Formats: sequence, structure tokens, C-alpha cells
Amino acid sequence: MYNFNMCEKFKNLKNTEYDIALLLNKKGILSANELQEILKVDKATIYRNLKSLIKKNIIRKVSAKKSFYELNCNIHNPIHPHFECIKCNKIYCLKPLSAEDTINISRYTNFEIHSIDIKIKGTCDECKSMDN
Amino acid sequence: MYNFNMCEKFKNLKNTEYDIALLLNKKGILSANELQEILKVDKATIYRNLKSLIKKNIIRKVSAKKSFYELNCNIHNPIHPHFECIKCNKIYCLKPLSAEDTINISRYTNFEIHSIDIKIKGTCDECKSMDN
DNA sequence: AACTTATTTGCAACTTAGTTGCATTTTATG
DNA sequence: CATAAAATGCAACTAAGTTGCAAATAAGTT
Ligand SMILES: [Mn+2]
Ligand SMILES: [Mn+2]
Ligand SMILES: [Zn+2]
Ligand SMILES: [Zn+2]
Repeated sequence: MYNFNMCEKFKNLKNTEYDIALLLNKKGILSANELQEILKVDKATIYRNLKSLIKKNIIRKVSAKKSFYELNCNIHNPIHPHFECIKCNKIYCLKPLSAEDTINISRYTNFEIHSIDIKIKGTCDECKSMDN
Repeated sequence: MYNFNMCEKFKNLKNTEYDIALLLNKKGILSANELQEILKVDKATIYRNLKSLIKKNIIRKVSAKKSFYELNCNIHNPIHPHFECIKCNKIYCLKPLSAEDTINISRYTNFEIHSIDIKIKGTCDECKSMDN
């Protein structure tokens, strides 16, 4: 486990922003609903704070069947592809993309690139073992 | 332009399923709303037909800020990454992923892979030229 | 501390994508 | 034509996310 204090950006956070960052640090990746259930604050508060955390570049949104959120601190959690299980809709964080693969993918467009989201869909081992 | 009849799967389509496939063939990629506005049928009909077309493997869903749909016929439209403009939310279809890049990406997980969705986000040229 | 201002929150109302049940219409089949 | 199956429209619903506004909390000033 990484030390939460290693990420400079977290120092100035307050109130629900801090609570969310702390929870994401502990749990890895969570949906807005999961955050709300744990923190027991209004969903407007959750979404407003998620937005401001994204604007501050502290978290990022992972779009799947529903949206998930995870920390965006380089020390803790570099950008990586995700695996989405088509049976249970669970999201698995994969190991970060290599520099070579990142460059290769970025060659597919000439537009100005802001981020590269790779989502591999399939069946996770847990769900595969339940098939018959 | 490809000939619509080249894709075997389209032969047995009827009613709204056929209308949707025909429109996607012509326009490339459309949202459920865009389809509804053009075809002037109830949105339940749109979504029901989109679902059955996906189940028949004739179209695929492209998840962005909102969902888009495009043909899934190999002759017409092999699987490819997408560019999503963070300003105008427009979706651009990119050239298909090379076999090498596909294999490289598939190595990031050991789970059973069903599909690989690559979405590059950034600013399209049109929106970039409007900045100041 | 007391006063004032800015920030954060809860609540309720709203929007939008997508789903579902059910009655009606359309299409297929003998 | 008669009957069954499939497709559609309609309305009500769910779930994620947004927004206005008033109340509460925190921060800054004398
Ligand atoms: Mn992740
Ligand atoms: Mn496409
Ligand atoms: Zn699973
Ligand atoms: Zn754009």
C-alpha cells in the first residue's frame, strides 16, 4: 500500500473532497453510488465534489456500464487500461500501458490527444467458473 | 462506399431493424436519439431494435458521453478505435487497429477477451480552430 | 468574541438515457 | 378468412447526473 501523504495534491483538500480521495485511495475504484453509501452525504454533494476533483486532476472517471472513479496521482496509480466483465460488470485495473504501446496507439489520430482510454471487455475468471 | 448487400447478415432484417441498419450504413455512427429523430418511431422501438441488432452481432455500441451505434459488418466496418472530442463530444472513427497492436493490447489481461475498445480523447481540429 | 463573507451542504425538482408492461397494430401462416 | 406470432406505440418507470436555492458551516476581519 502506498502512503496517502506521498501525493502532494491531496494536501489542500477539505471536507467531502478529502473523504472521497481517502476512500478511493483505500478502495481503488468506486462508483458514485458506492461513495454515497459509504460517506452518507447527499448525491449532489458527491457529484459536485467528483467534478471538482476531476477538474483539479486528482481523480479520473472510468466510463463503463456505469461510471467509476479512481485516483489520478502518478505515485499511486498511473494511467492504465481496464477490464470490464460483461457478466458481472466489475471493473479490473490492469497494469499501466508501456511507453511503446502508448505511442503506437497515439498514432491512430492526428487530433490533439488528451487521454487514451483502453477498455478490454470479456468474462472474468470468477464469472467464467460459474458457467456451465 | 461499400455495397450494403455485401453483408450477408442484413438479408434477413425486417422493419425497424432494417431501417436502422440502412441508416447506420449511410451515416456511419449515430446515437439512439439521432436514429429516432430520423426514423420517427417510438424510442422503445429504437432501443428494442438496437438491442436485438447487437444480439445478432450486426451492430455494436460505442460508449461515449452518450452511446452511439455503428455497423458490425466485417466487410463494411472492421473494429477500430474512436476519437472523442472533449469539446463537442463528437465521435470520429479511426483506422482499424493493426494485428500487432491488437495482440499487444490483449496481453494486458489473462481474462477471456470479448472485445477491445480504444477511445482516444482530445480536441478535434474543428474545435481547436475555434479556441483563442 | 462578534460580525461579515465565502464555501459547502441538503433538499427537491429536474433532465436524459434507457427499460418494461400492456394493449393495439401489423405481419405471417394454414 | 381465421388465427397465431411478431412489432409497435404509449405511458409509466428507473437510475445517473444536474441545478437552484435556502440553510449550515467555515474562514476572514475588526
Ligand atoms: Mn483503474
Ligand atoms: Mn466507429
Ligand atoms: Zn465477472
Ligand atoms: Zn470537437
